[in-house]
Amino acid sequence: MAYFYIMNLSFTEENYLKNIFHLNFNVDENVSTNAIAEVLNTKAASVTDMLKKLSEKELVNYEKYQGVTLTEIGQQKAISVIRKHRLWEVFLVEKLHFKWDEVHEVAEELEHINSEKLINSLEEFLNFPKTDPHGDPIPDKNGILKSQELIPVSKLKVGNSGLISGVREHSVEFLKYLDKTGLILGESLKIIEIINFDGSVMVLIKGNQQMISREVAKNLLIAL
Amino acid sequence: MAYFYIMNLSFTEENYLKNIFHLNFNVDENVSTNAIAEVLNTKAASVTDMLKKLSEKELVNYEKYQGVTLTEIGQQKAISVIRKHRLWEVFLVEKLHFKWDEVHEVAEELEHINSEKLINSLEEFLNFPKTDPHGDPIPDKNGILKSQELIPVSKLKVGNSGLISGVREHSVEFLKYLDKTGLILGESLKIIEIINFDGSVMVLIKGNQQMISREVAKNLLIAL
DNA sequence: TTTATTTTTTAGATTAATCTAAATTTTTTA
DNA sequence: TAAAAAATTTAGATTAATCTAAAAAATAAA
Repeated sequence: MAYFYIMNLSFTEENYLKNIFHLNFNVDENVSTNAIAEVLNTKAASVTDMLKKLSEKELVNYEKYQGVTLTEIGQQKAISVIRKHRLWEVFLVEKLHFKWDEVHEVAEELEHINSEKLINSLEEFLNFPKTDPHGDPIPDKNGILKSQELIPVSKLKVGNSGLISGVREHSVEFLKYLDKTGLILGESLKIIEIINFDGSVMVLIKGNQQMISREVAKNLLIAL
Repeated sequence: MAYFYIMNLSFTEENYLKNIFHLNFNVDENVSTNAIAEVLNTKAASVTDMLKKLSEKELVNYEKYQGVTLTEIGQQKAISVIRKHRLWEVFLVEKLHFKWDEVHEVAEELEHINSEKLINSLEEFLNFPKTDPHGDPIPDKNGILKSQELIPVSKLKVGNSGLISGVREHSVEFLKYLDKTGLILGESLKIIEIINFDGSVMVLIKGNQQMISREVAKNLLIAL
């Protein structure tokens, strides 16, 4: 295996790499077979088969029963898929007026279209966006992913304020809830009060006070 | 098989349908196994297998040794793929500044992304274009493909004139040649002289006279 | 530190799409 | 219209991705 960079991966292989990347993000444990099976909605036995194959291609470091990590090349491939996913999301929202909770599925397909020229032109067309519609950073052409430090509302103190800049949870329900209650990316938010009893938080948004649950507070990210 | 419209087709199945449609266009013969094998760059045996499968799904009318035609539903599916292909080509040329000879490959991938909302929004974003960058008509949301009558230069008489509106041959070489010699979609063209010896044609474009071979004349389409 | 539980892997099948080689049918041509 | 040529189909394999059920290893609990 010496033809790393030319190597074209299947849709499925790309999905494995991308999900291993996400599962490994900010965690230094190996990613387990079961964890992968769960996010990919498949069976552990299938995952084992694929891990062997990816290992054969030197895209993951795999040892029986020990889970995996991505190799340098595996990581590059994963980041390239994420770059495409996030750029397409920006396109869908900004140009085609999708809502931020509607983009994921389609972007899951678009992220596997392979054309350097396409993705670089798209990036230019979109004016080199730094983040996708959920506030997640877009890796650049060279695979460099610079993420701003974001803090969940649940870790802030009374009086802190900042801009709503991302989410930790990407489910449609959560995004719709945020939309409905005006907790929109880019808005500024201030902590008014923290209720000890259940950890819910009173915040100030656009001049209105609003209560959010601890669960929401944990999943809403702020740039100070 | 009663769940026609919901039925999701594989990438491969869609490609078969699309190519059968093209092979059958303006021809009333059944499409032969070999013809399909040739355009799809595969073997006749593989085509036979797939035709059986498509026939099973009632997407083609197939009888052993007699070739195929598309059923109503098969045709709808094919047209939907063509619609997507052509809309993406417009996007690539108009928004991402691809040249008309660079779009085909990428559009071959994009055409299989399945989302009604995506394609209809794209169409609106592009302002409901009538044709793709090669002058081929774009089917509407309901699969209606209204094609203007286009005539190859080789069928015109001296003195006729019209607008360059399409091509019969889509190869990169041919498109590059047209580009280089100024035979661009939308330009008006007039027949000055037809050389009996080899069928080449002297045409007037943008005030300049230019000679084109019979081969080129056969593949360049004019709207009168 | 055994035993029980959970996780992971192996073994053996299945499905979609493909292939080669051989057999069959159709078409052409002499 | 019979023989030759071309086109098409069948038979039997292969590859990628998946699955179930059983076996093996790792981890947790008694």
